[in-house]
Amino acid sequence: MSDPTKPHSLTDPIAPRLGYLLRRASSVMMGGLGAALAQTGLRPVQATILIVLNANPDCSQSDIGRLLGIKRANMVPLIAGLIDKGYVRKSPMDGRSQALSLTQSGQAMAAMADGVMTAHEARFEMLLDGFDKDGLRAALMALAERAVDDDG
Amino acid sequence: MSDPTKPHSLTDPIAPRLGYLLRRASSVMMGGLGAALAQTGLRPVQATILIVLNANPDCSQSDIGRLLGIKRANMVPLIAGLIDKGYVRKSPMDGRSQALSLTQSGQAMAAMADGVMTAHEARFEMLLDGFDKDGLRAALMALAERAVDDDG
DNA sequence: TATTGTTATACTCTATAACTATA
DNA sequence: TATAGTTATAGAGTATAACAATA
Repeated sequence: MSDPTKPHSLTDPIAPRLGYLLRRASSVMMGGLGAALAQTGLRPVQATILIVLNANPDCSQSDIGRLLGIKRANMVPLIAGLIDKGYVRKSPMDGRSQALSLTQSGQAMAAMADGVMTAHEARFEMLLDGFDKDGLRAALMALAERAVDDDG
Repeated sequence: MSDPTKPHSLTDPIAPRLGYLLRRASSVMMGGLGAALAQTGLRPVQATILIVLNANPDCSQSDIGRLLGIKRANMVPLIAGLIDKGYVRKSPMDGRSQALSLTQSGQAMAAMADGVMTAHEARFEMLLDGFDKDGLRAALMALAERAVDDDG
């Protein structure tokens, strides 16, 4: 506004839109998760990869990419970073694929990351006290399942 | 997995988490919005700025930044891009602030962008048929309102 | 032919620091 | 001192194209 006494009072024509609310809520959530994970030295994607790897021993990085919607090309530096930290190792599978597994410290970090993410999830659900959390979950799944991933 | 006959069948330990669902739903939504806006040559942020500007004549780019959670420094190229396209113009306000306004073609584009975003919103709500849309909206607002913006 | 892993590259978004000019 | 606008820069995230080796 041009009134210098009320510089923050814009009319907000997009606040009620579902898409905008969704984007903002996701952004806030990711910010909080990133802060919660700061103690581990991991970013949300890396923590997620460790957790997925812990649940799926000896899968390939392409498998993880497909599951998480990350392109093959972008998996390379992510996995390399986790190997650099000593959390993940590769072992040849069939000549073109390599099985990924967690090292001992990688298993510890996966457990730590899982704990942090679970705690964050719980803190997040507390903010939803009084709301239909299962309904929210179902609605978000309905929305997300319209996604089409090709490369992975 | 190591079984080559079922390369896509990873156990997914994060799918049920609210944070993950939120991020995925937001990502799918933004992807769809970006595709819907492609015909206008605008990205979601630019379209949003035009709509905000249409509802708030003569506000400053700092005002818009605060409303949308965009830092001052990042507003510069966004506004410059909209001026380059001939949709926005600046007029001096008080020597350090500049009032932004829509040009004639900017008003047309704002209307177009609003139409596309409203249609996208409607298509989006169709996917939620059978769900409590108002409940979803309220829950997302409750989540997003825990945000703290400083710079803007 | 299709897939795995890789390199190189580019664009968007976001973030900080520092500067000028003005209130 | 605080704010508006700007510049430069850096880090993430995401995208494509192309390649070698393998299935």
